[in-house]
Amino acid sequence: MAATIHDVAKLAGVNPSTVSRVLNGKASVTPETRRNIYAAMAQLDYHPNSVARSLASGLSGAIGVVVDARDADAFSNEYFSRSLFAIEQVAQAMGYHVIIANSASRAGSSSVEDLMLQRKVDGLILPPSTVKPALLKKVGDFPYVVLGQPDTTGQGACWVDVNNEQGAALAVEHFYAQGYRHIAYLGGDQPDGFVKRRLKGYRSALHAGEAPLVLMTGGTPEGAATAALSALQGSCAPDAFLCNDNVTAFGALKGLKAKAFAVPGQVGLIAFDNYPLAEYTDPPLTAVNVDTSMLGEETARLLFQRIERRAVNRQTLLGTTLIERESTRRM
Amino acid sequence: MAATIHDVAKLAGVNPSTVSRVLNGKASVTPETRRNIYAAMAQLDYHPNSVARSLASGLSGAIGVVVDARDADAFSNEYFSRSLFAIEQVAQAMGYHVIIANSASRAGSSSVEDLMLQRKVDGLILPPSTVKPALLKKVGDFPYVVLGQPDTTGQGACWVDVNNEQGAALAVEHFYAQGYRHIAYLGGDQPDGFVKRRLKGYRSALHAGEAPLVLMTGGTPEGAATAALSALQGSCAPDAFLCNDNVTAFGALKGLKAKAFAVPGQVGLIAFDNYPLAEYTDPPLTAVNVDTSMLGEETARLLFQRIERRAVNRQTLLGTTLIERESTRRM
DNA sequence: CATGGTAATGCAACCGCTTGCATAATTAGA
DNA sequence: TCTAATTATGCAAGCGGTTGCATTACCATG
Repeated sequence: MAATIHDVAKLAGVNPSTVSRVLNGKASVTPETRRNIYAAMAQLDYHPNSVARSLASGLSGAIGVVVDARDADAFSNEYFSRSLFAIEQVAQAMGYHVIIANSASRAGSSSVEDLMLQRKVDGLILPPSTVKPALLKKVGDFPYVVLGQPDTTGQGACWVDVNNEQGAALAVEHFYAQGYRHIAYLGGDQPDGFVKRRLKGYRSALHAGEAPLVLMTGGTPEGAATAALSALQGSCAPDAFLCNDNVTAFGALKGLKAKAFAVPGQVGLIAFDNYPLAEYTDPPLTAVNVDTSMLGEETARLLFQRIERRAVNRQTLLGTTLIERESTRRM
Repeated sequence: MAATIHDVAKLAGVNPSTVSRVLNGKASVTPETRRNIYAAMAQLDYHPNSVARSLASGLSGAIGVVVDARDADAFSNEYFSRSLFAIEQVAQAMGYHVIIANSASRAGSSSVEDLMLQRKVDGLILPPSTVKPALLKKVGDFPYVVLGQPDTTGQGACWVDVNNEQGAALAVEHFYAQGYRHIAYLGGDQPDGFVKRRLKGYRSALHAGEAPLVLMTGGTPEGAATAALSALQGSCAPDAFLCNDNVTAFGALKGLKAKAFAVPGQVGLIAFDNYPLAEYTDPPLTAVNVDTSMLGEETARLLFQRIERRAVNRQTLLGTTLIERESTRRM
């Protein structure tokens, strides 16, 4: 049987409460007593039971990370998992554990309730999709941070996101700087959430008089190829595509090459998100880089601030950078 | 304040232990009493406190997943995160939570000790890298499963892995079937762990008289290109490359195309692991597909079996499949 | 109708730790 | 040297459940 605080206390010749005090570093304890207690703990290979600790103190030493069930799909995976690693990193440094749960309902109650009310985590990281007024009310002033900007129904939430608008503008400006003139947005389907913001950035960065051209792809790379090619057929054909994601860019690139369009000569291509393989296409893809590690890190930091004093309520946008590669190197 | 079991008991006019019994579904309770209790729970929006439950019952209702700190790197990410999602899925279905921790030491003790001895998880999923005799001894008959085959120092461990040997053989056989004759293995660096097994499968599947050709790449795509090209220069040049991973394949493909080698005409290419983008290269990559979701699922299932009755000790190899695409379509 | 047996519920100790309050020990000030 | 103010430690009551044992209620049987 594992040693308990009582065993340690007995061996050290003190009261369990004293052991508890040295454990928590609160209150004052004689150096000698402290030494004895440490010795006893070492001798018994004592590990404080964090379950008991949680129950007694009301603090669980754990945070919950809710994952949008839909993010389990291939392309969101890496995006999310890098953030998750970063979150765990920060949590570990703070002495916290990370409990994950997908947002699908769980035995009747939602993951959020489950983590908050049953598992008693000290804070929550939520995906934007779950942030609805009803949820916000339920959460109340419980410490939470949304990883990603919620849509308008999530007003008042505390979140961290990447600046999609700025990222799109960055791409458009780069296109112009490289001499491209007619820039289309490829993959503007279901314009909610981050796509909406990217589109906004795209539109606002277009030169005056330039009409926005938003192409739907249906989310598949084949669709991207088709959409890009048919746009090129039309009058007023674009000479650059800002792609909503890597798959879109891959699909478009493949389609363009098949029809012998020169990239970057005739047509420029930029992908949102910088997937590891974007560097190895032919030509390598210029990409709007999102630092997902930092995204996770910032989110976790903010959460811990909120755990410490609930007052904090901040919305953070993280800047993106442009990784310039061959697919836009026209000069 | 959240309602406790006592509040429910009082409202339902029964003893807390009776409430506990309906909660756990053990022992018999009058339908009427049960109904009253459910009503009281609903009225009070009662959520059993799982911390208190854990303390009293000795069961935490959580499993720990230890992540190799090194797996945080870009390419392992997706591989791992799909497994993780699957694990969470299974755990959720079983009413368990998933706590993640990276394998870096944590406040003195290892993640394993931390999760097992402090956080009191009911079971552990470990990465092969942590499985050393010392660890095994510490874990003892505590329920755990290794996600991935440990090397020889981890004898006796209970694990689930993909059959790397079979996967490599599958690829070699496919090459032969497509008329390739001299098959090289590209990316056989640091031949430990899974690479070693892939190499073994590669060697054993080579036709008699065929000499194995294992090329080192240094892990970079540039290295892959260089290694592939220089092998092609030599006498007895290979006409097919089995690539250790997607990046290697991407690098090689790019190098080959740059030097005007026809793929699949002159040279065939197969990548281990089927990354989502492998489908969108030019030509699309034939790949050995590893079902990482199933890997996670099987691992979790096995863990729960071990949690229920410790006797189970099984080593599982999951078969791979070959996704045939253009990069080997010679006929 | 008494009796034995089972089903339903209550009682109270306990899981391992925290913490407010009481007490004992120490130090300082006059 | 005596008293007051600190400081170090002990005591015991929780935290919110679970569970073995005791008790009561109920039913069937002889």
